[in-house]
Amino acid sequence: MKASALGPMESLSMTDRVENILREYLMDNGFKPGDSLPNETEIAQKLNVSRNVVREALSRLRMLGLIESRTRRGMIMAQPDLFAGIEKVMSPSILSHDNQKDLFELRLILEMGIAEFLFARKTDKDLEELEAIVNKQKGLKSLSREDEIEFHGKLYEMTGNDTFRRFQTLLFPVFDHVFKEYLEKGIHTDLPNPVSHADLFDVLKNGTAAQFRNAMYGHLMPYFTTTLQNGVQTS
Amino acid sequence: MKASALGPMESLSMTDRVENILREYLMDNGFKPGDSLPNETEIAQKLNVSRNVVREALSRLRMLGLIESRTRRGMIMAQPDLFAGIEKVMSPSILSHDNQKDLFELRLILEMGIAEFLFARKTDKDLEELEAIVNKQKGLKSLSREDEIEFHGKLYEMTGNDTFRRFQTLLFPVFDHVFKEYLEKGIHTDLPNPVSHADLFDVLKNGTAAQFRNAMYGHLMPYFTTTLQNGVQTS
DNA sequence: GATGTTTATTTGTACTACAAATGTAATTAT
DNA sequence: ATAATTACATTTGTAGTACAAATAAACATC
Repeated sequence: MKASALGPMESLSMTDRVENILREYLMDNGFKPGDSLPNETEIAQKLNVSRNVVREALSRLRMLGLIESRTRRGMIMAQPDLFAGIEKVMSPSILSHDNQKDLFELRLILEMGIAEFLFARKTDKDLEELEAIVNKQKGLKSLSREDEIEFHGKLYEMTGNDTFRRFQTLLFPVFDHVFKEYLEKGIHTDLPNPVSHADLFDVLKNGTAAQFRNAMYGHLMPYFTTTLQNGVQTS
Repeated sequence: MKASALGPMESLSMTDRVENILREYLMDNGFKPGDSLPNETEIAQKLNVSRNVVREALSRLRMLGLIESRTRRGMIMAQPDLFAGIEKVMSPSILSHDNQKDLFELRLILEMGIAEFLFARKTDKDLEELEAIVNKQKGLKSLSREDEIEFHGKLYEMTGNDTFRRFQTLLFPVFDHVFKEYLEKGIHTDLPNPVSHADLFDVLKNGTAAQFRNAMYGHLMPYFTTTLQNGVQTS
């Protein structure tokens, strides 16, 4: 209907365009957390759209954590949560099968890549805590999902990279689901882990980063063979 | 004002709650791409809120790619785009400094972790194409940002994991920005890469995955020393 | 000067209205 | 009777109005 200064029509809705305009506006003008935005009616008038459209766009930005609003004080720029969007779709029931398989592998890639940071940042306190976890698991004949999370979660923590840790944690439910699916399909070669948590701990304590990389590959071997048996997806 | 069956008030807005309800509804009822949703007025009546609130919540789901709407046909479930949300905040100008530093390291972690998949999935055609890239860069005394992207981008592609590839590509602008910042602060130890692209290619062609992991560490060494000099962030 | 009260502003929610798109049904022509 | 056309009904997209809630600031009172 009205195009005004909103750019080409294409197939974007007004809300889509206003969302883009607002994001660019915030980025190009160097808005920082705490800075206050113009109020809704002002934005609507400036862009020549209804307040409805503006609010739908703002609702999206609010979901991403880009803005916050308090009554009377108006809206302010906020520190966006990097994973606010992705965590809402990170579920086996809604992701495509290809996505799930890719995320399964992504977790393996991440686990294989943390060696340098572990060795650069490990502390005696970390090692003690990890040893406690390992000892607790020593008697068990098979490790539960929680045991796995506890050990590997401690490793994520030891990387000193909280974003990495959160991302890994997000990945885990999908990883778990895909692996169960593989098991049901009988793809899994039912080998016990050639490298145990205790072995990994030992290398982390006394070995080198390069040795740890190799040990981690051994530990994840069953997962690698499982996913690599399945071939490359046809994306 | 009205709480109805929407759960506790807390500090969530109506829109927040309706968004959660709708996502849970879609997930719990096993909605698959193509399945049609109830129309907006019906949802509004059922939840006892205005169509406005429903539309603000739906607007969010539409942004995530969870739903699509066509006039007359109503709304249908869609295949959500895993990165739709994250790519809108993946920018140096709006991410926190801690997030940026973490993402810088995350890229290093990912690069370090791809060896197994490269060796499991590399093809002769891939190697030829990678060799062409390497040869093109052989004469240059210093590699541009585009050169780096071309070589490493080809590696991402060779992993056969498109989700990984997209994620890496998203990360690159932040990585680049953080590294430039390090350079300005004089943190960088200005060593030439001890392991070149040509070296990496050679190991990928003739060596083993374990050798490649070590070579990649050598190649990324300047970045590792840079970020590790900077200490652990205090998140 | 401290404290209570009013007022103005801005977001949050609700409601109505209508245009655009389009599948379905009805109607007309051959 | 079948095909083409027309009219209708449904649903999203956008606009506009209205008002409640919250609260910061201005004002009034003691």
